[in-house]
Amino acid sequence: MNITLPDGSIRKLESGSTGLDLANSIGPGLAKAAIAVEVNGSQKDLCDPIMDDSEVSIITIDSKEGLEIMRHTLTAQVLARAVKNLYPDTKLAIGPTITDGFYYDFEFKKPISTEDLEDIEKEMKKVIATNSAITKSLHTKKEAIKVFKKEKEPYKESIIKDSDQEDSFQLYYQEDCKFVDLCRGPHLPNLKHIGSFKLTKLAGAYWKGDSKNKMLTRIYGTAWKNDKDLNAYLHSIEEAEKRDHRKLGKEMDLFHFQEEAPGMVFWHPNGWTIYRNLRNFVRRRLQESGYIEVNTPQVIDRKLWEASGHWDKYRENMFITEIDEEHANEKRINALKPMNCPGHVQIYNQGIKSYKDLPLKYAEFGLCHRYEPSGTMHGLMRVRAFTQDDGHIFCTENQIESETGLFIEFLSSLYADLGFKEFDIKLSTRPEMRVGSDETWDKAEAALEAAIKNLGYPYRIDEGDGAFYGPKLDFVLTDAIGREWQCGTFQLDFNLAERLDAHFIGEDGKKHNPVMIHRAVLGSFERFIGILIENYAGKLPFWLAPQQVVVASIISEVDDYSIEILELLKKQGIRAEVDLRNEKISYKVREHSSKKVPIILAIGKNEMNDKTVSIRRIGSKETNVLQLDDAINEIVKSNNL
RNA sequence: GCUCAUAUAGCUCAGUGGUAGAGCACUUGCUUGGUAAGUAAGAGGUCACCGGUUCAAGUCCGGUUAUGAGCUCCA
Repeated sequence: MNITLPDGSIRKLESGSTGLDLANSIGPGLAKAAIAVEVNGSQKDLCDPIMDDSEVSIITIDSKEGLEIMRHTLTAQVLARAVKNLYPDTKLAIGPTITDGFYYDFEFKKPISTEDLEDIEKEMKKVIATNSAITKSLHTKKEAIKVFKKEKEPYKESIIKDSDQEDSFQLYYQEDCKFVDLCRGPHLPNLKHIGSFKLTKLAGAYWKGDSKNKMLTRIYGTAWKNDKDLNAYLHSIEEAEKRDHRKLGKEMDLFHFQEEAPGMVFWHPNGWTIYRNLRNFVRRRLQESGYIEVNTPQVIDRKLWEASGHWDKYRENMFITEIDEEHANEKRINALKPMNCPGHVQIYNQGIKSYKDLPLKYAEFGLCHRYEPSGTMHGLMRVRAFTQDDGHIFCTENQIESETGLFIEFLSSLYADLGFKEFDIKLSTRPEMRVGSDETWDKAEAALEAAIKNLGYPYRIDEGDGAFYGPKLDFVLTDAIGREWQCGTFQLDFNLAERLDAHFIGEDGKKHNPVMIHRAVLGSFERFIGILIENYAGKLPFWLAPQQVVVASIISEVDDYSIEILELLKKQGIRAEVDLRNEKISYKVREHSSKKVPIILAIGKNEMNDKTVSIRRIGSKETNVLQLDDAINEIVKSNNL
């Protein structure tokens, strides 16, 4: 048979030759380095026979694929075997690879703790030191079930039972022990190909990702080709953790949380300055693109939530208030708004709307409260009280596509101005439980997809992840350590207008329900500010920085001149402070730099005599001496977005 | 909500059953200096909260609350 290699060259081998034979035929060095092969696009073990003419490439640990195979063997063969050695009555569940590493889910008889990871790591090193060869055998469903019944591995059994294939279950063994694991493969041919690794954390995880199932213990690890790559990775994680908005929020004195109001932000003056600047920016842009700002009540009677459907579907996430009977004429139950939409419909419903009024776009910086489960809160990223840059577009079905396009363009221009050139778009389509006809869903999904495609953005589809009332687009940004957060959203709603009796008079003179589109660009100010802080590592763009300039005196003789500069800056609307403390200039520079103040003006005798300033920008060790007027002009200029 | 962990000075953290500690920050004194920490002294704590074990608990045990990592959830 003819084997075509990636460089286009062709080798003739006997049918039934293996990847290892092929590597050997090319050279002994490659045979030693080979860990698997890719045959016609799918990965195979080195020992798998190749029967027909094929395109084959040999995988080594130097490639992305090779690294992943190594991680896979490390978790499924080494970690699992080590855990079984130390805790023989542990049950094995699953152990896949993930970005930069792997995990394995176990059911332990007795819970283990983080300290035990060290022992497990040591045991793993022992396992690796055996340099065992890895072999495999193929089995039918029946045989495979029998094996794992005997091994008392109920999770493996269940995986086999649920599989839709019948006769090619692969069992992997190591030559020197009776450890066996079920695996789709491929695996390393031998444990000596394992590189450098570290177990990183311990966490709970539900079997099959379903919270109704038992919680298993998940061990996470990271693995690399060698120590150098491993250390580089660990270092990059450390660096990323320095950007954590919770840490920077403390250092920069932006906000805090406390027990009496979990998940709700106490904004300090510095943090609130960022918030206000961001809000002014968004407000201006909303106005420019045809939105009308409104404001709706915080606390609303349950009757409206019953009408909107929230009381039924969402009550456990709502803060419910009761009025002390002594102080109320009647006992009414209210809820803090978890969303602004019902309020906006109330405004829409005042007066009769014509098709000529559509699309009608309301915007609100609406403060919403949601009772999020305790384990889900995360700094500013997931909170119980947050302000959305919310908006609702009331339009006709025919206007959906053009409104989608307008929105994506609006969002990407805002994101770009805020420093995010890259973001992910997720299209979520119809779920099983839904309202509206299939025809409407077809049209709606197609309109969303067409709008993204027209603008040429990449996107991914999340099948069945839409809301019951309509499909949606989500716009996702990534935090310092790679966690994804949904920020912008664009959700079609065929339900609410009808429920809350919103309509317009069409060209035909008859009443119609408008389509409602729930949309937000930042999502929540809280989350977005968290992302901003992490994206810039605290060094926010000049216009957003809470303190923009510090005038730092070098000797007390120049105090008056320093104050004069401060006043000039303030007059220009610059957020400036003066630092006249009895400290050395190095000390002042260090302190204000660590607080991420963008510009430090150092003022000494020379500056005073020459009417100049010495300007130092954050992130640069350079200083420039400028004429005072020029410096002020330059600073004012950089304050414009 | 679930699993595991954590909670000590404003911050970062040490303290394995016997009188509560360090560095930084803070206050005061000396020092007026040229771009990331000048110097000395002082002040600062109901060791998250509730209960238990013990002659004795920051320390051991149980519970609560909050926080962290991950899982589930986020209409």
